[in-house]
Amino acid sequence: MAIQDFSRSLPIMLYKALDGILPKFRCIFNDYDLTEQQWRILRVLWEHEKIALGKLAELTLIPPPSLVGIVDRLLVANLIKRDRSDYDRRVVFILATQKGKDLESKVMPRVNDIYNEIRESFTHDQWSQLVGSLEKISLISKKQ
Amino acid sequence: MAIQDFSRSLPIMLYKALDGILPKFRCIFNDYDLTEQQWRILRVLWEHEKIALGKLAELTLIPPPSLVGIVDRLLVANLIKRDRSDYDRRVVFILATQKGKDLESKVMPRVNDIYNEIRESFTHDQWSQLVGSLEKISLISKKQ
DNA sequence: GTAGTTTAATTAATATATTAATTATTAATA
DNA sequence: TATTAATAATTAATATATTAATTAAACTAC
Repeated sequence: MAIQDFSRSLPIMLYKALDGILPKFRCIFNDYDLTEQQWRILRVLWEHEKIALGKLAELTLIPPPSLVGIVDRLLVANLIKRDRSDYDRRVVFILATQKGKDLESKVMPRVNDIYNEIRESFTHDQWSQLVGSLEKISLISKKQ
Repeated sequence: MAIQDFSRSLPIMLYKALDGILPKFRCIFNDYDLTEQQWRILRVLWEHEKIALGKLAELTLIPPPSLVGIVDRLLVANLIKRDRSDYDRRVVFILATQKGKDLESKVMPRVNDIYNEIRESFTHDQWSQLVGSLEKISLISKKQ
């Protein structure tokens, strides 16, 4: 098959799509002194009272070595707590503090507005096509 | 609209899609001691004899402050050269060295194999739908 | 032609990603 | 039960991202 234009390669198109939407979210996070990764961690903690660091890495897509440092900084900001498991001393649970929980009602509505704005620019059919394709792509390195 | 599952949010799905395909490319780059970003720079230089750093940043999606350091390392590896413009002394052109050019015939075929493998798992219609949607998303922060 | 403005690249400071190695703990097995 | 293997988190080293500030050169208006 012919060599395609680099700007049409899937990785570049995916990166460009992220570049297209992340700025909109970042200016929200900025108002609460959160980085994008810090936001992702809180977002997951709002759905899980208590979660092991490994599982948190999986759900946020943040690699464990990075997560350790980010958790450290969230700890300093008093937004989360660490709690080592009693059943398995290797496991560290992460929890949101009250201050961390309080952010949800401030940040989520604004973020959902952006989500909806983006989604509404697609038809239902286009959207499920897109979701299906992205899911398929995300499984590529897993199979085989 | 109802609050969706975080794992179904567009940014996360895009990140996950990248996580699905990048490992396949990285193990190729690894064989030539290239990082993904270094690869992107060379990939563009194989199409442009001589390119200003700002334009290179645009085409590789690498932010200029990062690009400076990556270019430094490619310089040390003797894969590229810097050449300040005579017409506008602010502009720095980047060029591939012979060693940098020689990598093309080794890396590109293997990368194209992966591109094709991915693309062939979609129908022509699914693919153009996907490309269209990603392009639309990438323009979101530009408009208005 | 000079003051003010814009532009291209760079530096600085901090945050995160990547890969490999390490530590502490648990599980498995002989 | 002593040894080995596996697992969860962490550290270490290097590379890159992000944002703001800086430098040097070019442009603009007066």
